[in-house]
Amino acid sequence: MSVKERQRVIVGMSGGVDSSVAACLLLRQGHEVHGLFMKNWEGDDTDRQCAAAEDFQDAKEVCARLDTPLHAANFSGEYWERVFSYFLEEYRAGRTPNPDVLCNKEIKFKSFLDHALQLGADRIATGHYARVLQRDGGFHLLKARDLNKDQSYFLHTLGQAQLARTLFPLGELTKPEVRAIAARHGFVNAAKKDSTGICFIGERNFKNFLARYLPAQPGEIRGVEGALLGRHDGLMYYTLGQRQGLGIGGRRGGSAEAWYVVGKDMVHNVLMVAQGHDHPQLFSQALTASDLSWVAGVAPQTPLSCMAKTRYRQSDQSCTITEIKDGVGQVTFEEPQWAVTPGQSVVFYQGAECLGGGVIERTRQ
RNA sequence: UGGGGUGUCGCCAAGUGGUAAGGCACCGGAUUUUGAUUCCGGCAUUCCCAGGUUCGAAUCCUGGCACCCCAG
Repeated sequence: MSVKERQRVIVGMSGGVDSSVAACLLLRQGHEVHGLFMKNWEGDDTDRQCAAAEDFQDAKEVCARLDTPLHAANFSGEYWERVFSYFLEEYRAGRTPNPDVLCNKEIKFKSFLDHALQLGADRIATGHYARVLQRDGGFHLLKARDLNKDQSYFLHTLGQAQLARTLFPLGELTKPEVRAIAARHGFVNAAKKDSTGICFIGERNFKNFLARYLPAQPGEIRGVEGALLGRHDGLMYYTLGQRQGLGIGGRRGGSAEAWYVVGKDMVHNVLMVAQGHDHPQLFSQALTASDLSWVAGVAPQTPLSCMAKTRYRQSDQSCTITEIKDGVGQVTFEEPQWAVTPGQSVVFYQGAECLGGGVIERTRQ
């Protein structure tokens, strides 16, 4: 890690360990570091308000210890308009969006980036586990060294302009190393639990959360053979591959296996389920993805044999992108994939490099 | 109301004299910057009810009650 010229770097600080250590490392590298705490969701209950206040407090304490200024910004309006409204629209349509992918594209690497540049930053940095490599006149997005924490999946919509301005100081470190650094520096959040749930919104009882925006529309639950098995509260509250929340008990003479959501009949408002985690209806051999974006800025030549993930933390799966036309791609997997879900992102890799990805539109068996 | 059958956790379901398996569902936790998945833990002092036999019963006996099927 060579120290280039001293730059002004603004670090997005959440109050968690990762971004704190990111700021710390940048200082050690000789940069001028400012922190910036974002509030992008107007708290809807007091517990959340308190948690957000604590996060801000933690960020302040870390910055004080590092003797670096902490700014604050509120992108709630942008978040609602560009992330949350899409999120609701997708759920309303019976799909399962990934808001955090959009949040990175629209908020962290657009609103935040622009704001930071206005504040005179040369670069922004975050506590993401990923790496940027400048080579052959371009910027490449690589998986983190710690493959267990790699978050490149969520960053696949970033392009050259964003990567050129971004630093991921944690890319070469493992999570335990990051915590050790935090502990060594006496950061209050050294042992703080990793945050989960939708970024800026937090962990929720998901169905209840959705129900606040999308009213219940009860209907039937039917097996793939057509048998009436129960009732659902609304198709939008379920996702493909889901097991919990169906309420289907044992059936006389039937198998003892659990039931999983295999499809949604939006026209008849019927939730379709099948029995057994490995039911054939849960598997897809191919998919169509839209809104493709490529880190390099241009689509690769097809057919392209590469790896892909259809969900975060899934191991890389061999596939071939057979065609790319007008931002829509056709992908065929070597092995059938479990519960590939429209609305979710498919992200492509070659080795450690993240090529880009798109939104899953439909699947084929 | 003539014959036959069945009544064990919300649902399926073992257990036929020795002191209530298991699965599903549900709840809690772990994992996780989406949603899911997965993993771990919890979940009937009680077996339709009331008597009785027995050292001891969900299991045997008697009487009720309920439901199902076939006959009428």
